[in-house]
Amino acid sequence: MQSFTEENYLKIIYHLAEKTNNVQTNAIAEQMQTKPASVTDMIKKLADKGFVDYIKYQGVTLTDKGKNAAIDIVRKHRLWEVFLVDKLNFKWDEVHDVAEELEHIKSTALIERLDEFLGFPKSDPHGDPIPDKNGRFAKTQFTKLIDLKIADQGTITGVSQHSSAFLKHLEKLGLTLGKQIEISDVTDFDGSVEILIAGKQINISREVAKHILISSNGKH
Amino acid sequence: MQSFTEENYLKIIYHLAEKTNNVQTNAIAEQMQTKPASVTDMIKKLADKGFVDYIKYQGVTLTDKGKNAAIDIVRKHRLWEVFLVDKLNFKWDEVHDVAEELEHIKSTALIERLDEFLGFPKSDPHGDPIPDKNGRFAKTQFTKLIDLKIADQGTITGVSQHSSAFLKHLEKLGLTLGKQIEISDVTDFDGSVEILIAGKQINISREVAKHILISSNGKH
DNA sequence: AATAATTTTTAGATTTACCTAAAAATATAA
DNA sequence: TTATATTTTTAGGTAAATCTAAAAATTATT
Repeated sequence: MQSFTEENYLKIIYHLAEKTNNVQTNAIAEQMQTKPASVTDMIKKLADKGFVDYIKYQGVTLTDKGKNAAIDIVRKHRLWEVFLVDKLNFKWDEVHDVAEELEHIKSTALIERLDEFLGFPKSDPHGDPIPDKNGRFAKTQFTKLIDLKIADQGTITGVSQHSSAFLKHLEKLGLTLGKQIEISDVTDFDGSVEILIAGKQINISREVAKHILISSNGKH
Repeated sequence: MQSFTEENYLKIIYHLAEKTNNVQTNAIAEQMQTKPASVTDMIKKLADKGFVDYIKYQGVTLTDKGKNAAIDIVRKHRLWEVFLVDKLNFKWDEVHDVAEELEHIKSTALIERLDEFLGFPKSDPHGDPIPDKNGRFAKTQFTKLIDLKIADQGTITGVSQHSSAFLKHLEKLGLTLGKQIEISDVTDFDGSVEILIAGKQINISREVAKHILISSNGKH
């Protein structure tokens, strides 16, 4: 059984590994809000326990054991987020920090019953897939809104940024999960995007458009 | 903000203080499953932080600050137990360990919304009162079943032992919260008690009878 | 390829919560 | 009231996760 801290390292390595297979010490340090020297220490420990493969100066990769452990934490995190939003009426921008604590509660029975209580949800309030109890989940391959062309249509199905500020902003613009959108224009000047949503025309910055995920349903 | 461990100490001191005002080092050590020397260390720390009053060799008492912190943890523990039983279909003998972890999640919003979601319950699955968000709760002064006399009647409203073994035993005997009972006999030989419950006659040991709490509704 | 910049690791400390063993204080019994 | 037993504290140490500062390895630049 891993400690609270070990679990956080595993989770962060897992997420970083979604981008680059070999995860660097500095990247982990930044995410963990700690110093590279501390990361090196922990990496050695995780390697000793068989959670990661580690070659000095070459970064780490998760072993199968490490990946499973990480997916288990991600599963818990996302299920708790669904609970907070669906049952306790939290907003999607309020759940992250609390779920960050809840994900470390160790009880298989608890998480399986919670899953059932929530109706075996497939995704969390931010559109991220929830692994089932065997760690399996659909690899969601969504398009970033920024990559769409004029006249493309689609449904908002996720976000790639979970900060409260970003999510509140989307909320205010009405850009929530499930909404239909269509690209009406792309501004040459700053790359901002004009979109049509619920009959209204709105303008969103490149930065925002980068972090909205769309499941495309073809062209107009 | 207190650490996980500090919270456990406060909770245990609080419970021990229900019996004797001055809580002894050894008693805390036993409950915390640790050594008296470690307790002395922690007591000093809690005293420094203003959670307890401490005189060397004289044990500790909680300050108001300490008491409030402890009640807050008890509130969380009991609300989570209600959640586990009412919403996730846990049995009353399965909830203690998980609630022991959940009680340390730090979020006032979470606990207030959970309270509301559960319908502001007044007591937990073992009959223990749940403090409200201001720390207030009814002082339940129940009679132990063992103290009842022949022909006394009452309702099972609590237990003073939360071990899984004990609770499972009660379950099997049908001795659950809300059940009406009447004392039909007390055995001279071993002090065991004959009771009438749901039309049936059953015999329970002194040890069991000591830990069942009854709200008495007068004599027959 | 040599130099500079960056990244990573090592070495040695710190903090928290725990430990053992021994000393000191308090409570109990002869 | 002295001796014995119990309780509590002190002293000194350990393991986990962190830190700073300096050294080593890798990567990028001229």
